[in-house]
Amino acid sequence: MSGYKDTINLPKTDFPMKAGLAQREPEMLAKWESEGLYEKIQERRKDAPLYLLHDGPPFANGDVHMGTALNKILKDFVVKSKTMAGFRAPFVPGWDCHGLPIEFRVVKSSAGLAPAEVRRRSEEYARKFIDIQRRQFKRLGVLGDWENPYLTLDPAYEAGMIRAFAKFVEKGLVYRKKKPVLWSTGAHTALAEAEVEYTERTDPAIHVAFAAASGPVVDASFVIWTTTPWTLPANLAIAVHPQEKYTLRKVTLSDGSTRSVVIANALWEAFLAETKSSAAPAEREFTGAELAGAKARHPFLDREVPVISADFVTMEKGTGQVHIAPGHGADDYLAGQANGLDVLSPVDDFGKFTEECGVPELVGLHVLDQGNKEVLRILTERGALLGQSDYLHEYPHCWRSKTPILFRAVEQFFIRIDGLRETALTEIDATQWIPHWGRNRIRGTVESRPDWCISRQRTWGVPLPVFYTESGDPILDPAVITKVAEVFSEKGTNSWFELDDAAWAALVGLPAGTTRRNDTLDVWIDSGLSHETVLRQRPELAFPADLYLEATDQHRGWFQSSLMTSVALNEKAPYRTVLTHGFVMDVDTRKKISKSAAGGYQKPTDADHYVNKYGADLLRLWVSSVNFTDDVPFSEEIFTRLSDAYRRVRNTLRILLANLHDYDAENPPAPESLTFVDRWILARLQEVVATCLDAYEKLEFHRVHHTINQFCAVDLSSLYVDITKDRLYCDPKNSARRLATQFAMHRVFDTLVRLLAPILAYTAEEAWSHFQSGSSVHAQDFPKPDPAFQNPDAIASMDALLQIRSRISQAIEKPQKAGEIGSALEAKIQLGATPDELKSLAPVQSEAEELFILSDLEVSESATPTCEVSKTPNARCERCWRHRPEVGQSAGHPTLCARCEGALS
RNA sequence: GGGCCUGUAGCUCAGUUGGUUAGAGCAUGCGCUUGAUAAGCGCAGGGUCAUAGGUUCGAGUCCUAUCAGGCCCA
Repeated sequence: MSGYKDTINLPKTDFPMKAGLAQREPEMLAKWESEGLYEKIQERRKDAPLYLLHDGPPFANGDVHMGTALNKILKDFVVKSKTMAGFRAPFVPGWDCHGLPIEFRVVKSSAGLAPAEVRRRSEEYARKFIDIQRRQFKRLGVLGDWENPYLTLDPAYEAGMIRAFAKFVEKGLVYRKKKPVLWSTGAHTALAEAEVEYTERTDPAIHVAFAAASGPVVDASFVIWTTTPWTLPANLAIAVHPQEKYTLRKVTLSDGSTRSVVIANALWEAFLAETKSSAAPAEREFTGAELAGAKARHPFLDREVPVISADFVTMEKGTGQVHIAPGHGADDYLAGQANGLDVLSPVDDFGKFTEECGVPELVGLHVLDQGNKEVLRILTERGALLGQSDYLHEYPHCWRSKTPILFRAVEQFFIRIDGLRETALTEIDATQWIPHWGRNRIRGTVESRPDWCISRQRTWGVPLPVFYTESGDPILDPAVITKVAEVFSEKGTNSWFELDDAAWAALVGLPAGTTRRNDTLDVWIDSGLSHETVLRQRPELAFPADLYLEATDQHRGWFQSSLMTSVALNEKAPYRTVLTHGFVMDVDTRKKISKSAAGGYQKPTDADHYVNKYGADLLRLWVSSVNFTDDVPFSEEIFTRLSDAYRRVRNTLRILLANLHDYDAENPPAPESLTFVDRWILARLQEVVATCLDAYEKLEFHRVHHTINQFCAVDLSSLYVDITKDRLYCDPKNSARRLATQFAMHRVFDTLVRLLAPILAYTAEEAWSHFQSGSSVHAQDFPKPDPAFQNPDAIASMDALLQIRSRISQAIEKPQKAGEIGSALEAKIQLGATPDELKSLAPVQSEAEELFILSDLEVSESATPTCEVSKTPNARCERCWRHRPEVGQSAGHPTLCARCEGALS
């Protein structure tokens, strides 16, 4: 059209509008790796004060899913922002390698393996997923010492655990005791909940009378209901609910006999129906609390058992009186502990009664088979069986041998918590919890937690380093345990399974005849000791850590196991601050996104899926956008929205960069040449810097996100960049106004990219490479608020001016919609400004037209705010498109305004 | 059932010690621009602040209950 287009200074940049993150990010990642960015940064900060985030080890199983991604990205925000804030912030990632899920997978794929082979394959499996997860974490842009992570299967780590265990023993914290576990009689092993499958099974459901021996009930029987008759030899109590009511009535049983029994009021009807009996009116009523303390006679053993109260007794089934066998049930066990009962478990590894059951006829019978039948026979013989029926229910079975599970007490090792609790609580109070209610939450768990059961009858774990004398007593000797640690650090823990008892006895200097068992340590001991085995061992790290950062479920998990072991070893918490985040929730279903198909969750949950679709920076943007202390919302719509937000930020960076293509940062303009909008945007920038630095410091990343988003969308894109287009494009190339604006944009870009770097790790780096090639933005420092540019007056004035601008925009709508004018540049604006508004306009008098992006503005004083719009009579300057009165007056350039004509020379 | 939390426009978030018509960005609709163009600008609509009570002159903001959701226990 015109020849003047070539005379304006249009923006120019190679920074592409389209991100293409899925392609570009891996290229940048490769560059970071080949240049050794992490090592470079650590070297550069080697004398800086330390800020230590200690990585909680994820389980080395499966792909990185959105929840794991959330956690690691948050950690990377911390590490990158602390680094840029001037700290040395090393990040040593870790993996939790032992444990059931892996062993489960290995054993499932081929049964009947020897322990050493299970362990070899488990390690292989763990290492495979460490590699997979490492690649996926790196792809998320997480920077760290990925080539030297800590692994709980590392012999040095394992040896460190054993040494710590020796200290626990030395301090008298370890003891052995019987406790019920899920026992597979088919596989002769304890199982974990995850190895149990529930299938239907029919059992005899029976009502059993226990004759009252002492207490408020006289000449009558308590009645219990159970579907496991075989547990009756182990019965040590009857539990009632303290608040429920019970009545004593005389009943006539189906065989015509009569007797007096106690049943909970709520269950009388059910009892009569199930035993096909009838009852006389109530003789007496008791509360459960009144019954507690009474004694009853065991139906076939020479034993008096107490009536105890327990809150878990329900009125849904049975009689309101629960048969308690502490060796055969979790509730029973706890009730037994609370009431000082023994743990009786007269059943062997194969599920057969032992002599301990006290009934010679039962010994050697399989409990679920002949055992049940024989118990029923004895009960009938003693007249204690009031009713019997077949009961179909879901019953736990061993996933491997398909046999029904027994609850059976076996010897377990425990850590005494009472020795640690008080210090642990003091240390909880000394720790900063974010959000603050985390303190209450962990206090609650520590206050109420029972002793820590640390032994597992599993193969894939660190061996419990305990030997047994010939007579079967455990040898808890720190010196011996320390010798085990030495062997482990040399030969690895497989040696525990590969060498025989005699060889081990010789190795640690114990007499021949000493034996071992194949117990392993609870995996929470593994990860819970990382402060000892990692923080205290690696030279670049230190104890305690500044920060632990995990999901809220870790209040009972890693935060607590770490606290307890550290209190035991150091009498001190291993962290100064603990930050927790919520879980990833599907916005559409309001449900936790779950990896397991069992939850019925259909959408992809692997982070890789979204990384490939949207780019890692979008995931990072997502993490930064939410208040992670609550549950974190997630949906495709959120990602669509974020893509828009991303494009806005990217395009803002792009236009700044493009407008700086001919700017020489070495020769900045004099400060006096800054115009009002320049001073305003730089003042706003200082506010943004202050807010973002504060937010980073407080680990409130979503405040950074929303602040920058707002700044880009409103202050920059819709205001500053729009307003200054005219001067940048049309003013003479080296005019003071143009240079002043470039100076401001240079400052803004430099600052903005640094502030964004911890969040948009890739995009910030890409933008930076177009700004200052040869360096990484991640090796830079954060900007500091510059007092020279703080300017509350400019910000207040701008706020007032934006009100006027809004009035003008509204006024223009009408003639625009009517087709009377097109662009706002075609309008003539007659603004009636109040005296206050005139004051706001005063400092920008000559800039007002530019500020409002108008061609023709007339301001007059008015009592009320007004705004008249008409079509301007001025002709349009062909170069700058503004309508100016002087267009047409020049002989040389009749289609230009004065400014543009001047710009040409 | 218990402990600890959460519930503000379609989405993500603000709402300071309770105080005027509850804000922002994005999305939506309409218009402008075509010199940030698979971009940019303007205007508009949209919330009985989960629900029900209560305290108060006044509550999104304090209290109680209910509902929904989460984590950890049982």
